Amino acid sequence: MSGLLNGIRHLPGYLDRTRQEALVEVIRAVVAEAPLYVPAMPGTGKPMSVRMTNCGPLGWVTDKERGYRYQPTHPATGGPWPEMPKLLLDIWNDVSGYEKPPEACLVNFYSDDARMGLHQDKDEQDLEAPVVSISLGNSCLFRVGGLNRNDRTLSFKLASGDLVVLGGEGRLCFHGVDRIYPATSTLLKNGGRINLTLRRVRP
DNA sequence: AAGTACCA
DNA sequence: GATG
Repeated sequence: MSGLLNGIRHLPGYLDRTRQEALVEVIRAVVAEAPLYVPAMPGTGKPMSVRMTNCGPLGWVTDKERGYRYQPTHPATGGPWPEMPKLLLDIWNDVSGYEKPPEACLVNFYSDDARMGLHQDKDEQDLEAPVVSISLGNSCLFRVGGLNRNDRTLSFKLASGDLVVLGGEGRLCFHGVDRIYPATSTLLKNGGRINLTLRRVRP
């Protein structure tokens, strides 16, 4: 991956079909307990096009009033997030190179017309730990830049089963999802894409 | 601007 | 339509 900051790794085909299917079942259970909701931008309250939920002791949330943050409870149900599934801990242990376990798994569901603007993951106190991103379902066009919003960016496709690890110099790089390619995977019966991001929040 | 529109 |  020439042109990318050191520490950004793309692992195409990391998960075989069987493990992808197992992960989808795990996420179904998470969503049953912690329903997907529509996050809102800080200040404006403008809704994002993705729907979100979390599992693990902490979850990333955003709303009009309080903005981006991690909290231990679901904003709609008020209950704790579902437990971090063992399958996700195994993946973290395999690729993160980090001692402590992840505290948050943000679950982003993209319908075929959803997108995610360029942003940095910088709401974590622990910036030594990498961010591990897992793609399931339809392919997407992923865009990665540098440490400044106006740095040149590079785009490439992510397919179901791919992993991206943002670590080292790349930990705070800008990134986003420009489009979903409809009908490029049979994993999710109703289309769309699921992205899972594992993060260590506290040092 | 973790959003959207528009344009070359 | 893809790309930036």
